[in-house]
Amino acid sequence: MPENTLYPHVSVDCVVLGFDGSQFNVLLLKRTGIEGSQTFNDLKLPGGLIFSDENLDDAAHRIVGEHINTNALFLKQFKSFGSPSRTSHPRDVHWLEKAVQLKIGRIVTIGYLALLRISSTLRFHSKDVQAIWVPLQQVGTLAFDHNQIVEEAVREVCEIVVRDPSTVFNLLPKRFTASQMRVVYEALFGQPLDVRNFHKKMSRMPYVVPLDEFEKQVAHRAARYYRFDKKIYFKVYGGFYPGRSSLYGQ
Amino acid sequence: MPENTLYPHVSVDCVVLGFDGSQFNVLLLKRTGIEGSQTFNDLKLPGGLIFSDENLDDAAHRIVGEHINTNALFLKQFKSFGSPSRTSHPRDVHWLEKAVQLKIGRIVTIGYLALLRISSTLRFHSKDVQAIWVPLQQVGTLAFDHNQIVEEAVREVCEIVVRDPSTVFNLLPKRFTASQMRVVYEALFGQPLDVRNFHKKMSRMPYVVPLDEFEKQVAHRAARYYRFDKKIYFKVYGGFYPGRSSLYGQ
DNA sequence: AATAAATCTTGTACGCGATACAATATGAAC
DNA sequence: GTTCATATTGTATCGCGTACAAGATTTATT
Repeated sequence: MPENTLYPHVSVDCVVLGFDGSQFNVLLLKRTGIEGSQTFNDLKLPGGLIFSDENLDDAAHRIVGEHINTNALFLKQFKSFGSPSRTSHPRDVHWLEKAVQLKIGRIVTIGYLALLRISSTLRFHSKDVQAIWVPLQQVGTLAFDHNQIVEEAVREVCEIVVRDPSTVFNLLPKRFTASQMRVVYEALFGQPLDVRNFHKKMSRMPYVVPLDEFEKQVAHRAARYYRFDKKIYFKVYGGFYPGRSSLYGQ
Repeated sequence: MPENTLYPHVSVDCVVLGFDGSQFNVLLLKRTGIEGSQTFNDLKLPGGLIFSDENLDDAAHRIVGEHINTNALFLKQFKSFGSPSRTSHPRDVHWLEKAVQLKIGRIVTIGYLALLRISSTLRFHSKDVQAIWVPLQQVGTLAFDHNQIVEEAVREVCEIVVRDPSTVFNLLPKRFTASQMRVVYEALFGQPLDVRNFHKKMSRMPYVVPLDEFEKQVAHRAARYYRFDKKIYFKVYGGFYPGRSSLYGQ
């Protein structure tokens, strides 16, 4: 099978969640299509068919990489969506066949979830005017079954963070204050957390290392900076997560 | 698209884990194929192509149902496998093309995980001589990438049980003793558990209801039976699992 | 220089669950 | 009634989750 031909049966859709310091945003692409005699504009997830000779993970990286510059992106497959009717809406079929120049039937898609921090150094690719960050609360009706995919991805985030606490640090700068870290948790769990208890919780994490650096030029007591120490984390957790199974091969 | 035609690009593979009262077994199918001039016999997971008009979940139920009689099977999609080379081994390609009577290229497969109790009332379908239970520790080299799929499924089991304690009761009879329940956890976590502490833990589960029934004709003190009360469980957990996200749509 | 404004940092008390640990009770068989 | 095998049960400790308020620090204001 030739390389770089599309495999028109399986796609990858990526729910890229970006934390901007106060809330979560999802990366969406503007889409223009024709339905009947009308044109329409709406939004979709970044996603597309895999290549015939491409891994699923590679496809997900490629597709996210088409829009944002990131190094070491946290990207995880979380669920597949295979309803026979998910690619049946006329406007979706029409748009897709025009986009890929192929006759489209059923497509099973593999959902990927990415977590990252929206920072001043994060840039969309130049001239990429179609990619936008939309706050999760403001997401309207999306193309295909992308609303369902976003919903399932969001459901997954908390479980991932609880299972593997190191994932939160994808949402924070290298140096961060206790407040910044707390705000991430508050956004994740949708409720305010007690400040004192959160400090205690942080101090119990050996892999969150306090620095001798403090905020500067703030109109209040300067907050201490912390950093995440990956080596300590993997020493503590051994590279495995608690609750792992010993059923198979010890 | 006609119904009941195979969709030769996506398959479902099912890791059916059965607990026999002391250990976990995986349901495997015997396979005979030809490689060169030799015939070979090995084992594979129950799995197969989906139909063109079939949901993934439905396909998984169908495929498991081809071999065992179960009502209300716990069956959960856990991961997709899409390496371009996963269906490239000559013996696998040859066997598969003969089995489905189709030219086979790449196939992306969706992994499903099932949990059930191997009991005296559980039966393979009549004349189904190819299906066997194999203790997890004794699983040898399987067809395709099925070893990898089993491994990932087993990794998933503990997390599922920890996240949703009600899943263990799929591995127990309706009436069970504290010992039986403890043995399940011991097999899951691969280590013995303290008997007294386990009793306390059970007594803290309002949804594990002690019965006024006891073992009979055992050569030692008779153990009390318990049952799992689904209604109480969902009252306690509200049908949702702890740690769910409030990020999206409240 | 004193005060205000903003937010950062910190300690105590309570309860629950996890853990470590050993003696007693009970049903069947002899 | 003794033995055997397994079931059942209580105490002490520790760490974590939670509820709750006062003092510290930096800049801006007067």
